[in-house]
Amino acid sequence: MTKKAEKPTEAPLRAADRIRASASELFYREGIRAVGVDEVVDRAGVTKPSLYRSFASKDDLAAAYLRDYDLNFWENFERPGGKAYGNARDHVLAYIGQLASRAVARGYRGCGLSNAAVEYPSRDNPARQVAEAHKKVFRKRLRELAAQMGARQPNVLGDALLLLIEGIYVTGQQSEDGPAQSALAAAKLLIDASVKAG
Amino acid sequence: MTKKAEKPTEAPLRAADRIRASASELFYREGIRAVGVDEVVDRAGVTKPSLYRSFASKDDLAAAYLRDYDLNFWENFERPGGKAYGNARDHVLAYIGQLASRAVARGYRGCGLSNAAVEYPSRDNPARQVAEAHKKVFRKRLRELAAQMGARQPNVLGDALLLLIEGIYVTGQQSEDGPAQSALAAAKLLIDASVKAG
DNA sequence: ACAATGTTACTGACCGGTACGTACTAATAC
DNA sequence: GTATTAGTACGTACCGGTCAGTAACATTGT
Repeated sequence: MTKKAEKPTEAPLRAADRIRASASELFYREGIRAVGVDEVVDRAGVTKPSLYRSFASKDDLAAAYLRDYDLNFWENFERPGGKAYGNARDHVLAYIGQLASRAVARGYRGCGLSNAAVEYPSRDNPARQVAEAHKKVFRKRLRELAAQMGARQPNVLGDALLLLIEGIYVTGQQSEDGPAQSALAAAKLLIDASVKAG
Repeated sequence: MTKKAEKPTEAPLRAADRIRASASELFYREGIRAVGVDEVVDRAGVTKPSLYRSFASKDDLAAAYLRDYDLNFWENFERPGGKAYGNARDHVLAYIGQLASRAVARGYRGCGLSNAAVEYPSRDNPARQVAEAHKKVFRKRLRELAAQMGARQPNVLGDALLLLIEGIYVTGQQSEDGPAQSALAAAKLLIDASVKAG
């Protein structure tokens, strides 16, 4: 038998995975429409047929990229800076804080999911569908956190935080030194005004 | 004589203008990269050489589209709903109010300038340059209005309003019935918290 | 053997862009 | 007044390149 254990997480790194990694980097940095499949496979060091053996189409690859992105997003959102938070207010502020500082740095490109929705307005595009589903969950999560903060109108505060965060995503890629630098202060203002009696 | 007067502002509507109009509609609705020049000229009822007599390239046409968009934007921003405002707070809230109600309607596509910056990450793209310049002015204007409101930190309030507004743009095109519906309440909260003593 | 991958070459559609011909108008010449 | 010329505004037909996607076959590792 000499069964070699069942392939631990070691090296070979299948073509499909290399393609996913390459696509993630290129699609995020340059946009999905701007990147051709040839560029994706070149950078992955594989060939085009390998792409189409694992993905039905470019749209399908784009959707896979966004699913990866979504997974990654939640890891970061639920533990901003690698740290867990018991307090909802601290939690959200920690996320916004680290997001804002990334957003004023050079080369920031915003949220891959939001960007995809801009690139693909048509509702039946697979990539957009992933993005829409993600945003729906994200909104729900923020409203939940707003409720935990004790907001008088948790849905309003949750939405307000979402608007703020999406604002950071989009303005962060328009210029360095943009309005994201005020985001943390704005979030505090918003939360405190929503929680206080009134 | 029977001189036919000297062609008042009447009909013919030059090819270049028809192209601008067609490009504006298509680029806004479907995105710039998604629309080919053939589609633009077809819808304009003209031919491709006419496009390239008036515009150096597709990028150049995209930049012209955004310059038109910018003009239009300021008309609407300075007189939201066709009405002039003496009071900065009322002014901004009126803009956000009408924006938010457009943003939750079907088919909303956000801000053409922000969308262009998403589509073209490269700083030397002519269309992106128009967008960046516009956003810089917009930010300045909002900080100015925040100062007129008597904010303790006008730059923070101006930036916060900008983040909120950009959030409306981008989330408005992700789903109908999105967080934009809470935008007006959020803006009031933000302004009041920034103006009150504290 | 067989499964995963690479190699090569190709398709048809579409892309941005252009060389060139043509209709119409206006000014000039006789 | 008519012919000639020049300029303008436009269309026809085409270019080379790139796009997403595929077919057929060879190579490799286990």
